[in-house]
Amino acid sequence: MITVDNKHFSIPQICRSGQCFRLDETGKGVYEVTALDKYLKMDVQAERTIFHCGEEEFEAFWKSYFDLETDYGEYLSRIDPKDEYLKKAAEFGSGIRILRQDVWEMVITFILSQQSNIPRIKKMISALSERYGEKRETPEGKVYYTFPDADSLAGATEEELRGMKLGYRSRYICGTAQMAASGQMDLSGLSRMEYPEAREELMKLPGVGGKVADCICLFALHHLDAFPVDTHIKKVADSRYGGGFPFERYRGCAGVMQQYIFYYDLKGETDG
DNA sequence: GCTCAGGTGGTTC
DNA sequence: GAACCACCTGAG
Repeated sequence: MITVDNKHFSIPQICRSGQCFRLDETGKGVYEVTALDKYLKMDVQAERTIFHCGEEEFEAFWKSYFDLETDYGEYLSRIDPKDEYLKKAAEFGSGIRILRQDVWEMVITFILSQQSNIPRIKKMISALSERYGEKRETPEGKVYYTFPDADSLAGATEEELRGMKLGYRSRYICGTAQMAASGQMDLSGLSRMEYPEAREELMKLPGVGGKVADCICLFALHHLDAFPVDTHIKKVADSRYGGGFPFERYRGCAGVMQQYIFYYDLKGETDG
């Protein structure tokens, strides 16, 4: 077991912030996450979070996955003190971190996310994993499924995916899986590219436009200059920033600010 | 019935 | 370039 301080680290906030769809509260203060073929159970307490894994696995995987080596106080201190809205949003979501997730998972996840909502996205990913992923068991004997790799998804037909209620996104998933499985798209090569080049490359995939490419750049490649503009961000930009959020001011951490705003617009003042 | 949900791709001007 | 519009599905 590993203990992590909750300073600028809130699993419940990360869970609700919509960057990871395989993290769930499965009991009171108990959260479970699967990433690639890995599984982790956590107990969230007031001051700290207990990770149910060994030190080796924590150091080798989860520490980086949750971006625990980064001081988010630095990002918070860069917020314009005159920007009351961003200050409020950042305070509300100050436990959010930008996860370092797998590129392939994020490609599929954010293709599915379009014109959808968090519960439905989770449902689609669970369905895909159960059908095309591998069955595994947790140390406590609970069954979970790994995220399907490109080869497995490339074997699926559009009709199969439509049968799983993916709708028009089925065609995108098939096309993207085939490009990745055939080697026509080299996903591992993306990590060596700068943000603009990676974004452009990702947009060659069917179903990946600018917004989805930015989500992949932010949540997998950890390009903090990526600033995904979706319906929430656009709404806030129009109503609070006269049409455009000053993301140039936040070079190197714009994506962090995007998450604060997104989360505040999604969850603030409603079920917070 | 209608609108909307973390959009994309195609058509048209 | 910018402004439409079709596209699956499920919830309010």
